[in-house]
Amino acid sequence: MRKLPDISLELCRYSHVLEIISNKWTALAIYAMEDGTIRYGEMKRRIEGISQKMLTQTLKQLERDGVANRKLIPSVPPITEYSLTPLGESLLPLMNMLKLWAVDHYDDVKKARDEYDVSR
Amino acid sequence: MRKLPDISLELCRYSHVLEIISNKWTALAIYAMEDGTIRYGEMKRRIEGISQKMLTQTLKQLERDGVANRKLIPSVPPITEYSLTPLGESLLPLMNMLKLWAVDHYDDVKKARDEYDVSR
DNA sequence: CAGTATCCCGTACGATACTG
DNA sequence: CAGTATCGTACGGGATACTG
Repeated sequence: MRKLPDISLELCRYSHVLEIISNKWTALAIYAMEDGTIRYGEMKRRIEGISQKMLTQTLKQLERDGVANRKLIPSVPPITEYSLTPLGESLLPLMNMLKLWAVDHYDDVKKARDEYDVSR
Repeated sequence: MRKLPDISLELCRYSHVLEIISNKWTALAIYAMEDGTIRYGEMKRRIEGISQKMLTQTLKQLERDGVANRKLIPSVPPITEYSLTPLGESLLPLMNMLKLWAVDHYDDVKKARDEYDVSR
């Protein structure tokens, strides 16, 4: 009897997290909200290299995913404040592990890549 | 004095991990090697929906990053065995946290998305 | 200030065919 | 069995200009 595939994108649920946090700027946006409420403009200033389009797009996705809160204060000029939801805060330990792994092991990755690349 | 950007892709090191594991099939390939050595063909059978091209490409990247070992046994027909390196194994706790978070919170994400989508 | 609206490009991914 | 090689496409992301 033939063995059926037992690893699928659906069942093995890594991708469900990765589709949330693996976009280029998402982790940085979450990081910017870690200490509490922050305005759009201040995020833009704090996140090096991000464009308005990408910041807006990233925040929209986070809002849609229930990770970030958007609070528009109608004034002229307008004020928009972003913060993490409880769901968003539940991501923080995960993000910290990602960072720790990178700090501990990324040099090994770089070394492995260099060795691999010269050997071809 | 103007505050400089204090969050950058370089310094905040999330992306260093994500660039390794955030490809579509990478996590599943790592998962397939979790229990030890596995042949190319068996991985192909176990990972639902993966093509030869994507499996080969994924494994090559993992080998280059120092995450997977490739052992070619020259016979006819050839046998190729893949396994995790120590560096690869150091990723497993991380992957498990990803999975746990997904199991615990992905329903909330789905709900948030549904609500967001109907409200526009 | 906090966004939209366009245009454009590289590349991740997929389908298919071929090979030592 | 374990790969290459080639072609095609969708989409993430960037540059730039405009707006309530």
